[in-house]
Amino acid sequence: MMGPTVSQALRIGEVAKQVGTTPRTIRYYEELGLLPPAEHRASGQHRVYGEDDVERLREALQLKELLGLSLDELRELLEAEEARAARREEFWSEGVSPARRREILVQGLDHVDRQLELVRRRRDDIGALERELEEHRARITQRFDELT
Amino acid sequence: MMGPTVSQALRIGEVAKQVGTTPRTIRYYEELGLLPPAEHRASGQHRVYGEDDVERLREALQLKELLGLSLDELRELLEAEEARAARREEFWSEGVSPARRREILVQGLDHVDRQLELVRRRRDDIGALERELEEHRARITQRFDELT
DNA sequence: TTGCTCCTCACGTCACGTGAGGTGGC
DNA sequence: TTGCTCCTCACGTCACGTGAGGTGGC
Repeated sequence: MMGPTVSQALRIGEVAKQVGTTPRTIRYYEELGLLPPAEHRASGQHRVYGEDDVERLREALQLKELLGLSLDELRELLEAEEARAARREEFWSEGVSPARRREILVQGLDHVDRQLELVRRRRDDIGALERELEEHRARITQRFDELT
Repeated sequence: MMGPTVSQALRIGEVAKQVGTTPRTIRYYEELGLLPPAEHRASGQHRVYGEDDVERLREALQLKELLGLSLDELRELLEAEEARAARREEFWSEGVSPARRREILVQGLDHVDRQLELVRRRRDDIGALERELEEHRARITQRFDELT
């Protein structure tokens, strides 16, 4: 008998493959306190993860990769994500005043806006580089036409 | 008396500041053979650079930063740049047949197209991340409206 | 002459990679 | 039982950072 679809139990190698990294990196992040230690586990036992862990790790690694963050910067970002998760939970729990709900949403907006600013700055830098290369390409094709 | 504006002589600290890095990094790249050793210099003497060195280094560091290249990958890219510079020189020298000129241009196109592909892949990755964040933002503002 | 930047070792650090030797679950 | 992946040290590596002690040019 299977219960309702519960978060699939995954081992570290499978998690690493799914998010595009190595077991060593995941253990290292846990050691630094970047990731919560995989629960229910005595030393020497296998680490067990769920689909939600995979999603969180995937997002974190993508931000690190694309924004070129250090692990210290990544830590800040992950802590902000933690706070966000806590706010989400409070938002959906019962007996929360509309005023508090609004406050939570505003904080969520602040958070996503900060991330958007970082991402857009990168996008602009990449865009500038792309335009440079395109101009360079245009000069070459123009010279080609002049030659004909 | 000053001659015609000749490439300004710069020391390593000034170069580092202009390209946004440190003297240590420049020395390290030279040690690895990534950069040609600053010329006319006995051991213990100050390194001297020109504006063209600054430009080449700036481009290289930008590519490394924005594409997340390792120094080995950066080396390949710099070698391709070297080859490009050699082709440019041949292109503009006298007594080169139009057929050879065409060939040179085609190789230049290949080179810039390869770089463009790398840059566009990054741009797409960043773009996907940006859209994700924008959708997230939209969900928050929508919830805000529902609350009112 | 006094600062300032430069020089060359050389050890430290960050973010993992890579075995070495051993244990655990389909 | 046999593979496979997992575990924990622990040393290695890549890309520099950071003094230590000394020399060189406005």
